[in-house]
Amino acid sequence: MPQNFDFKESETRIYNWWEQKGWFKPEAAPHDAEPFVIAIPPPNVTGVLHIGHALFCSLEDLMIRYERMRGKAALWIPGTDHAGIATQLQVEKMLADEGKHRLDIGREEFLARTWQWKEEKGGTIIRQLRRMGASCDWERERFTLDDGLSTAVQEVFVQLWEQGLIYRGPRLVNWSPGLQTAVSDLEVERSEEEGKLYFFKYPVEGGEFIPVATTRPETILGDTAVAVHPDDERYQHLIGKTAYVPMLNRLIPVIADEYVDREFGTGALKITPAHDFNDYAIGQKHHLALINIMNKDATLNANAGQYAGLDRFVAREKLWADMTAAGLTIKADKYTLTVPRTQRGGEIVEPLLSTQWFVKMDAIAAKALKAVRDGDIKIVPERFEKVYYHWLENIEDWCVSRQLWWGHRIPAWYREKDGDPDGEIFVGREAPSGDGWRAEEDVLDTWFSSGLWPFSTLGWPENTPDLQRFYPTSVLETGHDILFFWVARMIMMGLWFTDKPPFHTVYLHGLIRDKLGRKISKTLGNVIDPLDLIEKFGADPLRFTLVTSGTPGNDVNLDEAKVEYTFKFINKIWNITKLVNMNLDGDLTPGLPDIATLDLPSRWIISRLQRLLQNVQHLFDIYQYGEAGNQILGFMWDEFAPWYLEICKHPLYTGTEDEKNIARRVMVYVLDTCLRLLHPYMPFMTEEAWRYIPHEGEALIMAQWPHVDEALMNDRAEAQMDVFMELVRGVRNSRTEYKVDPAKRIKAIIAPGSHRQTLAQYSYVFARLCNVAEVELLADDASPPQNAASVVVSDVTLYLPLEGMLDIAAECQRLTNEQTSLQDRLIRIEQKLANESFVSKAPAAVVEKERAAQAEIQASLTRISTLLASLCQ
RNA sequence: GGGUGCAUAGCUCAACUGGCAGAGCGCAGUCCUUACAAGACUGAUGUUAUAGGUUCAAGUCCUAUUGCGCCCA
Repeated sequence: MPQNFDFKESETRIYNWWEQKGWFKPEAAPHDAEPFVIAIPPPNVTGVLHIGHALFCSLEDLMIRYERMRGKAALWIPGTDHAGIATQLQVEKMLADEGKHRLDIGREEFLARTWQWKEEKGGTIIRQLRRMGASCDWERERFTLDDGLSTAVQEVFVQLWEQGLIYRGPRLVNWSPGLQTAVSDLEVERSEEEGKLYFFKYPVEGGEFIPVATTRPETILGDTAVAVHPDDERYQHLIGKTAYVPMLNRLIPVIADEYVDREFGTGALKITPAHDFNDYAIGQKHHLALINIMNKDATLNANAGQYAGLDRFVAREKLWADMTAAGLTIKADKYTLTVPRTQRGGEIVEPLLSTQWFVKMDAIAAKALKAVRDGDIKIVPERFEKVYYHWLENIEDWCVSRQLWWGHRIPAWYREKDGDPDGEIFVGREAPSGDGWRAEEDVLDTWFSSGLWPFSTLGWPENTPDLQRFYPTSVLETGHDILFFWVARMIMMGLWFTDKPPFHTVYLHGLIRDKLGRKISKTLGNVIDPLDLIEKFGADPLRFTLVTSGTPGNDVNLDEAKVEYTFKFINKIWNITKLVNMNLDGDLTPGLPDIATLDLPSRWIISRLQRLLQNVQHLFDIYQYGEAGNQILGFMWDEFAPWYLEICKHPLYTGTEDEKNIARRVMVYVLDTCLRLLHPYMPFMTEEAWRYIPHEGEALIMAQWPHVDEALMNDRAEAQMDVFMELVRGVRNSRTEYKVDPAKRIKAIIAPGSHRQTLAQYSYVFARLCNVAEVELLADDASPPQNAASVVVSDVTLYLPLEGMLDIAAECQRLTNEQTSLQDRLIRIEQKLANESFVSKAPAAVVEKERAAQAEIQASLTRISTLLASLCQ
């Protein structure tokens, strides 16, 4: 067996083997196996693996491998997303480097270039997912612009249209002047920024002025009213009068509306229905005119009078200067305002009137709300259900059209009618017959196709065998940041078009941050590249660290030191495997030996393993994979390796053939079980290690997930081993304290109390674990050695005759300290037990535990006072 | 403004259905003991943010306060 696990050599080899064997396919399970299906959150097709992908990949592969080992037909559907805006931006940037603009080359050429770019870059992230060990069924890989998925998108759009749930019309939308497209509410991010609040005077008929404040002076040019609160005494006399728009002298009314906040600014509000969402609502209510002053590139149009042609921010400055010259300004204060910016690109979004396609959401959202309320879909962690409800209860219609080229073209056609070029609209699966039809240029929001992902990837709208067998999927695992963008929309679309929830559970993870809890960002320079970590430590440590560093829904602060630590853990397991492997001899009967034949350490480790299995199973049931992983690590590193395996060396090196066999079979059983438990976390190393121990079956990836056997739990064995372990620790402690050379083999004399038999039988433990050469058990009536250091555990006293080295004063101090601390504990326990409500109300097991502890402490205290009496008086 | 999460060792985090607060890193010391120095052993470090409450029992449940974060308006 190699000295170390060579992840560089092994990972590719093992991965290719798994894949060639067809084990990533659900068909590897029996035909009647229950399916377990995850649809991957499709990464951007031209993207590269970042640490967030590594997290979802680790978690989803863990779930898939776990369910596969439980005998399910596990299917992880991989794929990528065309990511309309992001990809188009990349290609536009590429063109810009050539000094071109997409309009120069035209739609067809641009799309050809984009497909070419996709073909070149598209494989990257998929290859990187393989490096993570992702056991996806690659033969079922999908891309949102594939023919089948495009058919699904078209079908959904047409059906929604036929159901009257899609409409087209001029609405105020979030417009991105740089991208030249509408974006949905969700794609707008708001940030608090330093700006100004401009105070100015609105002239009112009769020579009066009304003071107004705004953060966007250029919108004055589109004002169609000034509003005040109806009860505001300052302005009541102006209600109903006419005001003059500064510089344009357009006439607008002064109106009253309770929406106005009297405390904010001057208490008078300018209303620009065509450029502000709140003003739009007020405008609708008061039947105000809509005056659009802006072009699609954010320059002002003819409605802006002398400001036409200026950029919005240039116009702002110029208008303010002109107003100042005209004596219409009051002041400009520093002010923190909320600025809407696009999620992609970050430029300031303008509310702009434009004709777009919308989906009516009410009815669709209602079904999605009901599914979660009724428990048909469970969200982990549960608190996100509230967030989900709140969003769906207040949902707005969804603007689905984008003025992009890269995406699914809206299946609509227009024909001129009565002088209106869009007078006649046709929506259908095929182009309409007849002359004069013009196809819609717009494409659909990328999330429109992502929303169909769980069923479009399985062949919908065709009723394919895959759709029948694998839909609905099982768990949807993704980041909580796309709960609305993606998860809610999949639930809505899934329920609406298949009448089934697309999955029964939503598992949400958090964001990855750096070890100081800061957001990962290029400007901060704290980017963590998963590929660097894989190069350095391998995929397994990264996976294990990502899964065990966080809890569902919460952000993960990733510390490279923990990846390194996990790397060492893997080395530890490798060495454990080496030890087991080199102590094997010939064929080994698989499974556990007859329990009655087992020695105490074996009964103990098997019992401990059952408790681990019980905990891990419970934690898996509640999606607490992190804690489960940590417990497996703790068991192997703190119990199995330093105690059981060390103790085992005795029978292995000196025992009879029977004793050797028992040790071998138990070692193999425990290690085999641990490797199974760890496989979903660290598939490569566990698979490779498993080859070196006796096993049934071809590969660990297809091995069965272990089950707890409660009959193997053994409280008595655990209590007996505890005495040994405490004594060993005590001896080690004394050795360190008295600076006994670690190589020096010493003698121990034990007054064994009630543990005579086990101490006699397993006294070799002391030789192995604390270098005690000889153990002498005292007869009950024998007098104890004088001038010895001592260790008291329960009713056992262990003496270390350290002639010449013993510091009696120190030893007495130590004993006194221990006595004090035990007495303190005893008092607390006695108080508890004296409390009648504790004894009557606490569970019997808890009371029993306290009684047992009381007896132990009392026994120890008796021994300690004897020692103090003989040594220290 | 509404909602929601977090606060535990110097740092980063655990603690499942309430039952003696634990890891890693870092720190101090000893040891190359035939699986492992990528290791072993030993040690130091806590008013679990604050104030109340429920309970036999609270890091855990409830209320309020403070600080930080996120989502929505």
